Amino acid sequence: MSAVRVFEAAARHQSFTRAAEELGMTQAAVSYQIKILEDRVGAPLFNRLPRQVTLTAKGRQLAPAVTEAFEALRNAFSGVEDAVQSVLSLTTLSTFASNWLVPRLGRFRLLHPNIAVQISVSTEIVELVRSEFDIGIRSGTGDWPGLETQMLFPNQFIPVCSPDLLQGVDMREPIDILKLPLISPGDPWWQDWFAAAGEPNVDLSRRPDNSLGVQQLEGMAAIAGQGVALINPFFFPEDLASGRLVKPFDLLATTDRSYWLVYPKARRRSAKVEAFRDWVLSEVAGDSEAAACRADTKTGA
Amino acid sequence: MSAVRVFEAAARHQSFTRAAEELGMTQAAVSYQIKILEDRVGAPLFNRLPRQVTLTAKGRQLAPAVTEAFEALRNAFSGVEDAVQSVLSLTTLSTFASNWLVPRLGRFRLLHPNIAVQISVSTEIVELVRSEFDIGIRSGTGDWPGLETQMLFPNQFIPVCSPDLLQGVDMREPIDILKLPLISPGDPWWQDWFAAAGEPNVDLSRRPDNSLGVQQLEGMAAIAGQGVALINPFFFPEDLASGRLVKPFDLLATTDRSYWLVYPKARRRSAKVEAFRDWVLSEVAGDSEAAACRADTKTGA
DNA sequence: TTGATCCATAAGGCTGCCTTATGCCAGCCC
DNA sequence: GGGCTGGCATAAGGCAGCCTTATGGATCAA
Repeated sequence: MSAVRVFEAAARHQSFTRAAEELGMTQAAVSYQIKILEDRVGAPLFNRLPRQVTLTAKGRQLAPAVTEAFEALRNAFSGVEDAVQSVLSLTTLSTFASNWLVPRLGRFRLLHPNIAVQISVSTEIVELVRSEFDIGIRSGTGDWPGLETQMLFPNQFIPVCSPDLLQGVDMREPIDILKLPLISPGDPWWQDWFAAAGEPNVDLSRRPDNSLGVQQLEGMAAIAGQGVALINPFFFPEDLASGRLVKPFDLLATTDRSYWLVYPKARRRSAKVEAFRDWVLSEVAGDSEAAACRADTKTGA
Repeated sequence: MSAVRVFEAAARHQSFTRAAEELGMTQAAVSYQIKILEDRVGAPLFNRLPRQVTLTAKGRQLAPAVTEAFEALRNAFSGVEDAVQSVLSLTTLSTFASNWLVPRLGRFRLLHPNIAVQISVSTEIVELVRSEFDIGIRSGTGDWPGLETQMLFPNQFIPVCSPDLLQGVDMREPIDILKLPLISPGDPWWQDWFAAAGEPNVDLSRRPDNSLGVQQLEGMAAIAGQGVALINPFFFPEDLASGRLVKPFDLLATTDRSYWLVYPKARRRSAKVEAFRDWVLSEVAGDSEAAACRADTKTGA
C-alpha cells in the first residue's frame, strides 16, 4: 500500500531520487518499494534508462489514476484536519454557557479569529476521553481519570434577590430569608446554606417547589423580584455589581465541588485546546481581580 | 497510509470485526490502526458504542471520499493487472516471426482466446530482465543470466534453391554450388557451410553482395529462382516439403548457436508465460515429428 | 579520463505492525 | 437474574518488512 504512495511520487517526478526527497526517505528505499510494486503487479512500471527512469506503458496507464486518487485523499484529509484545527467543540453546563462563557466569547473570537467554537449544552456528563468534544466544562471534585483538569472557580452559593424585594422586610438573621419566597426551595443547597448560616434544621419541604433547576433562570427570576435565589456569584458579576441583585447576607456557602475545564490528556498539545484553556484561565483571573477590586471599593466606602 | 486502508474497510462495514475479516487480519489490528489514524487526524473517527461502532461527524466526512479514492485505485490496478494477465508481449527475431511464429499463431489464439499476443520484431537483443517484454526469441548459446531458457531448434544452415535453377547444372560436389548465384554471399555462414562440406578455402569476396540479411527474404528470393540461399530448414518446412525449395546437397552446417525462447526468471510463474512456452514447445515437437515423418517417407520411397 | 549523477543491490538494524490473550461492557435468552 | 455471546480495547511480545548505509555500475559532461 505504501508502495503505491511511493509510486505516485516517483511517477510525478519521473525520478526516484526526487521522490525520495519528497517523501523524506532514501533513494534506495524508493527503488525497493517500486520493485515491490512491480513484482506485485507482475510487470515493470518504470523503464530504467541510464540517468533517468521513465514510465512504461502500464506505468503511464496507472500514474494518472493513482495521482488523482491521492489528490482526493489529500483533499479529504486536509479538509478534516482543517476542521479539526479550526473548530473547537465543547460540552458545557447550561448556566456556565449562558452566564459566563457566551457573554465573553466575543473576546476569544477576537483573539483567535480562525477558531470557531461549537458549544453543546448538556446536563449529563459526557464521556470526554473518546468523544468528539475537545473540551468540557463540568462541576465536580476534579478526579476524572484520563482527563487534564483546570479548576476555574469554586461552586459557592449565596442567596440573592432584587433590592425591591427587601423593602420593608426586617432582615437581621439568615433565617429571616424565609419571610420571602424562595426560588427553587427544593434545591438541597438551600439546606446547606442555612446550615452554614447556623440554622441546620430549616424545613423547606412545605414550600411550593417551583424549581427552575438552572441557575441562569433562577437568577433572572430573582432579578424580576420573584423571590430569593441561591446562586453562584461568579455567574452574576454584572447584576451584583450594578445592584440589580443584592445579597441580604454576605455568607457564601462553600461546597466540595468546583467548576472545572477538562480535556482529554491525549489532546493537551492541540493548539486550539491550549488557546481556549489559556483564554478561559485568563478570564477567570480577570474575574477574581475584578471581584477583589469591588471588595476593595466596598470596604473603602 | 495502511491505516487509511483499514479505515476505509471499517467505515464501509461499520464494524472493526468485519473489516478485519475482509482484510485478513485480527480485530485487534484494526482497532490499533484506527487509533493510529485518529491520533494522526487529531479527532476520533468512530463512536465506540456498546456493541457497534459508528462514524463520527468527521468520520462521515472522510469515509465517502476515501472509499471513492480506493475504488479509483482498485480500478486502476485491476485494469493494469488484467492487461498484464491477458496481454503477452514478446520480442522476436524477424524471420522467426514471419516464418515460424505468425503462421502458427492462430492455433495459439484458439487454445488461449483470452491471451492477446503483441509481437515486437527487432534484430537487436533487448534487455529482457527488466524490460516490458514477457518473452523473447533469440539466437545464441543459451547462457543469459537471469533468464529462463528453452532451446527450440538448432541454428543450422543448408543451401536451397528453386528446382528450376538446377536445370542443366552439373551438381556433383558442394563446390558446384558456386556455379550458381548466391544470395547474400557476404553472409559468413557460407564460409562455414563450405568448410563443413570440405571446402575451407572458398573465396566469396568477389561476388556482388546483395545481402538481404533476413532469412525470410533470402528464402523468398530463392523460391523466386534468384539464386542459392543459405537457410535454416526449420523456417521453410512447407517450401521444402512441397518442392518449391530443393536442397542440392543434404548437408546441414551446424553452428554453436540455437534459437531459444527466453523469459525473466521472475515471471516464470506467470500463467500466460507458461501457456505460451508450453505451446511453442509443443509446436516445435510437432515440427520434429513432421520432419521425421517426411524423412521416413523419403527413405521409404 | 575524471567527476558527477542516478539507479540497483546487498547487508543489517530497528521500528512498527500484527497476533495472542485477556478484560470490559452491554444485550440476549432461558 | 445469571450465564452467554458479540463487539471493542489493551497489553505484551515476536517477527517481518522497511529503511538506511555502503557500494557498484552505467552514462554523461567537462
